[in-house]
Formats: sequence, structure tokens, C-alpha cells
Amino acid sequence: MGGIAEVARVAGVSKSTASRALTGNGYVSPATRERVARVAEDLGYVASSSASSLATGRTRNIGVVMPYLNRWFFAEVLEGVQEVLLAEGFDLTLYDAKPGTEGRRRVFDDFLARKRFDGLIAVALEPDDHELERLVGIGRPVVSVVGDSDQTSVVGLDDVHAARRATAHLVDLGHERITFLGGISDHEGPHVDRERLSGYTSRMRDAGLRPDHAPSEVSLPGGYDVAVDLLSDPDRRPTAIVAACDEVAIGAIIAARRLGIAVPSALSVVGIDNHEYSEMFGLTTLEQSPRSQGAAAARLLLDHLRSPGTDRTQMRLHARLIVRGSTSPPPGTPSVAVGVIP
Amino acid sequence: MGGIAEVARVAGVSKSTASRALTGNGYVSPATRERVARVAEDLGYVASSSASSLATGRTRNIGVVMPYLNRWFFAEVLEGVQEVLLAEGFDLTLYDAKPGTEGRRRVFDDFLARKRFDGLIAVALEPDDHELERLVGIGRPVVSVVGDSDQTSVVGLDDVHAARRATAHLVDLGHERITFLGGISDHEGPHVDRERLSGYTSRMRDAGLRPDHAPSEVSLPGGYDVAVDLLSDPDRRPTAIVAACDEVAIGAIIAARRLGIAVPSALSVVGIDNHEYSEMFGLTTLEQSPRSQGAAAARLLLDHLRSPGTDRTQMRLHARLIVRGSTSPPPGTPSVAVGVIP
DNA sequence: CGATGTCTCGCAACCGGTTCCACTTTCCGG
DNA sequence: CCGGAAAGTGGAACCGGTTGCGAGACATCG
Repeated sequence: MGGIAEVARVAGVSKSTASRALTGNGYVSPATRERVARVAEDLGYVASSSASSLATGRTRNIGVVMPYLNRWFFAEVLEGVQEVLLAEGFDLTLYDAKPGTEGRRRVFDDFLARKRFDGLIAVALEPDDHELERLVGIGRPVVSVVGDSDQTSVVGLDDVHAARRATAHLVDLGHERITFLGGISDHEGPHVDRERLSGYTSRMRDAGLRPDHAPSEVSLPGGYDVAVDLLSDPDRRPTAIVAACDEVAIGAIIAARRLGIAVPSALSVVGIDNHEYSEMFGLTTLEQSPRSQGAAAARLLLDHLRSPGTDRTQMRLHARLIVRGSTSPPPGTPSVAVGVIP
Repeated sequence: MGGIAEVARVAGVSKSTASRALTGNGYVSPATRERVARVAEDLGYVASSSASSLATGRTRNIGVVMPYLNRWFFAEVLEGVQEVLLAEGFDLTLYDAKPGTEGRRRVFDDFLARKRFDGLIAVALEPDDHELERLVGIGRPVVSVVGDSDQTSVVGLDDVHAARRATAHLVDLGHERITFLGGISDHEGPHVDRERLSGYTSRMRDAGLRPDHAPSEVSLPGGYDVAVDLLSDPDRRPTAIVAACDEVAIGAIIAARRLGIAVPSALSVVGIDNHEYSEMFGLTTLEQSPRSQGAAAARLLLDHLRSPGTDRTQMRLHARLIVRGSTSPPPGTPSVAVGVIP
């Protein structure tokens, strides 16, 4: 009961015609189409997605794989993806793949293999070789958000550029002692962090300045902790900080406040992200919009689905500088240098 | 190619036996089961979930409907749910239902009707009558996280109790001017906020104190803004604040710092949540663990699936008080009252 | 020793759509 | 006015699993 067969019977047509009328594939006269549609509506008919998937091989479902859900960036990306998929009538199945967990292994080895989706979006996954092979081997289009795979399409920020731009902003203001906060090294850790560190380093070199890196966990408390150490050390204390991301930057601002170091007059801080809290802290930052990145990734993936065989695409976005109150020329700069007094 | 038929052929058994061997339903001799399993393994066979769903009527997929993804509470719940489902081999399909959007309407009217799931978890949905009817009318078990529906099972914090407990903590310390920060009123706004406000109010009345409510958006910036107003007004400025949640509380602490009001000596602040940032801010708070709530909801739902006809369950959790540095006796209290000096 | 019960397994009928193919009717250009 | 293409429809074979039923094998029990 309730199947398309009943709709067909009530409308006085065959199953095949009913199917064509409802899906819009093949020839159906406007009159019959109308009649079938009305009957379906009256009966409250909703096609069984399993049956339809089985017959067509398409699921109208997109899988999203991400290592974290509870971080600002990831949640925003997810909302961007969701928004586009919702509008297009696609479902979204979420796979949580925290690095180094048994769950992650199962996601790659069991869950993804079921292919309950037409395509995948991988957010900052940093897959190892085995995982990447699994991902691509499924035979469904994959779009990465953040990352550097040449095996999938990629949407993401140009992190080197963003960090260079952040650093340049401080250099232009006259700073010479600028420390990069967060991340491990330019060899280890997540790709994003390495890129940002390397953008910072290269821009410092360009300016003839000595780079200084204070490693920390990339989070608000992480930034706070390392900033406390850094700022308490009179020998090492810089006049400006480039943070690996806004959360680290905010941690640093909170640390500075607690230590009685005035921002920006005694310490300038610039972040990367434009996190939701950045405005409240008056943080100067480089804006990346994770939401638009998610939306872009979803649209790209849907394009791949509609026209298979399309080449892989790389979208590298340039971040926009947003100047707020956390940056100023270094202490001791004659105010004329600021350009305030002509 | 690749279907169960091929597995059966290679293993030299019938489709039905192969199916029974792989699913574990019905009688199969250990020897054949073993052989079929090996062949399936060798061939890399993975059952088609559409076919299997079509035949059994079960999807091994759970739908999660929530109004926000990018807020701490929701992201945590989601991780808790995900964790349990992953372990049980269930997929998780996410439906974003922001209040008042066209997308929300479509989720209820189109997406949920497709029934691509065996059960639903509704997180802080606050459904109107039409939506609730849709939700329940689908004919699949529903578990709500946060809320007060008697039509579904519910997992959630006892918010009245938590707010009473928070208020009691301040009253016990000797505070008399205690303001509740956040939310709209006890008639409007989300259920949670109303419950917390009412818990606060009732505990104030019990202590013979006059309740004072400063409404604000329930978010960090919201708390910051209203706290700036409240604390700048010498006539109204309280000695302690109960915040609708930790984010509001943290906003208030940041506002106090900016205004030069010392926490806790001049102002005590207590929150509800134990948000990830609370420890960093030394916030005294009532702990609710959204992650465990999500996990509990998922387990409850799976129980409902395994034994249909089970009665609806209501799980109300009591929050635990975590005392950190943001609360102390009000200014002017003789230190003996604190109990430090015997 | 026959009856009853428990395993073991194959056949075939589902589940509920989609789509190929064949057939009829209509349309249109030459 | 005729022939071929396009429009409209129904029948039946899929898609890839699951499961009821029946048949045969073997053990158990009275």
C-alpha cells in the first residue's frame, strides 16, 4: 500500500507512466502528468528512497567527513554545505573521523565502503596514503575543503598568502620583533598550520627580519598558555604577534590583558579567520569565510555529479584584511609615522 | 557484478544461503558460513544498502534534526550521538532546521517525509504544533534532547534545578543583589532559558530576595553587551550574576574586566554548562555534559528500535556544581564568614 | 523402528521504484 | 497523401538484496 503502484491504479495509468509523470523523465502528456501529480498529492505519496536508489544507482545524499564537529571552522563549513544541499534536495550524512581513533578507521574501512552517497566532501581530513586511497577508490567524486590533494578537487584558503598578508600588515606598521604563535613546525602538524607558518616566515625574510616561532596547540587555551610564557620573558617578548588562527590570537589577547600588557599600544596582535568572537575582541584579522567555502565545495561537488568526467578543480581563495583595534605601530613610534598627523 | 549473487556463485551456494551466512539470520552450517565469509572478503563484497533497506524496511541510519550546528552545545551533542552510532554501525543524517527559515519548512515537509532513517533525534527543536505532528506522524521513534514534549522520549538537563542550584550557591555565599543575565522572559523564548530563569526566580523568592532579570541574547557577545549596561549603572549594579549559560557568563566577565570591576572580589559570576572555555576563565558553573546527553539519546533511540513498543522515557539529569574562581562572598563580608579564618 | 524435531539449504517471490522496448497515435515536411 | 519522426503509453525486466516455504539430512526420543 502507498506505493507508486497504487498511485498508478487510482490515476488509471501504468506504473511506468506514473513514474515518468512524477520524475519528469520521458514523455508524458501534460494532462496525465497533472492527474498523476494530483493523485500522488492526495494520497500523500512519497517515493521510497531505497527503491529509487536501487533502481537508479543514485542516492541524492552527500557524505561529509570531518575530524571535528565542535570547532568553529568545521561547524561553519558544515552549515555552508548543509545550506546548499538543502536547497538542492540532497541529504547530508556526517562521518566523524577524529585522527588516531578506532572510529576513524571504521569510517574509512566500513562506512565509506557502503557508498550511501553520490559524492563526498572531506574537510581538513589530512588523510594518510591508505585513507586517501580509500577515499578516491570509492569511485565517487570527492571535494576537499582545506588540504592539498591533487587527487581530489579542493576548495580552500590560500594560507601562505593570508599569513604573508598578516605579517606584511605588521611590517608596514613598523614592527620588527614579530613572533608567530601556534602550530608545531613547518614539517609537522596539520597542513594549514604549516602553510601559515611558512607564509609568515617567508614574509619576514623578505623584510630582512628574523622569524620567531612560539609553538602551541592551535586553540584558545593553547594560545593563552604560550602567550603567557612568551610575554613574561623580557628577552624574547615581541612587539607584535601573528597568530596561527583567531582563537590563538584571542588567547594571546586575554593573556596580555591579564599580564597588564596593553593591546595594541604595547603589543599588536593579528589573527587569521575572522572568528565569530573576533569582533568582540577588536581583533585585526584576515577573513576566511568557512561558510562560503562549505557552500562552494557543495556546489562544486554537485557540478561534478551533474557532469561526470569534469576535471578536478582547485579553488584557492584570498583572505581579506580586516583592520580592527588590536594592531598599531610599535611603542615609541613617532605619531607622524602613523599618518594621523599630516 | 559484485553483487551477493556473485559471492554465492563463487562460494557454490545459493543467494539465500549467502545472504543468511552474511547477515547471520537463519540456519547456516559453520563451514559454509566461513566459506561464504571468506569469498565475500576476497571479492571485496559490500552489501548494497539501498537493496537491503528496500528488502528489510530498515535503513541503519539515524536522522538528527537541530536548529544550529555552530554552537558549542549542539556540536557537543552531535559528537556524543555520532560516537554511539559509529560504534553501532549506524549512519547519521543531519537536518538543519533554523527557526523561521524556508529550509526548516522543507526539512519538516519534504526531507523527513522520505523516511530515510529508522529513528530521529531532535535537539532543542522547540517544534510548533504542525512540526511536532510531522515529527511524530512519521511513525518512527523520536528522542528529544532538551525540551518538554510528552509525545517523544526526552533526554535533558533539569534546568530549573540547575538554576536554583547556581542561585543557591550565591545566596549561601551571602549575596543579596543577584541579577539573572540572558533570555527574554519566562513566557517567551526557548524553553531552556525560561526554565533557568524560573529556577533562579523561585530560589530568589525562597531566600526572600528580589529577583532582577537583565534580558539579552543568549550568546557571548549578548552577555557582554548587557553586562556593560548593567554594570555601568551604579543604581542597579548587583554583587553577583547568574548567567543563562556559560557563554553569557564569560561575556559578563570580559565586560567586567574591561570596566575595571574585579571578579570575584567586586562581582561574582556563575554560569550553567561547563563550556569548553569556562576553565580558562575560572568560571564557577553547573556542569551539563551535552556529549553524554547526545550519547544517552542515541542509546535510548537504539533501544527503542530493538524493542519496539517500549514506553517513552524521560531522562532528567542533575547538573553538578563546579566551583572555580569567579565566585566569592560579596564585597564587605568579614573574612571570618568565608570560613578561611577559623 | 517410526515419528518428531532441528539443521541446512535452494527456489522463488517479494521490497518499490526505473527504464528499455514495443506499440499506437499524432504531427509534419515533402 | 504518404512516410518518417516525435509523442504518449503499457508490459516486463531489471536494480540487489531478504525471507517464507518446502525438501532433504540427520539426530533424538518413545
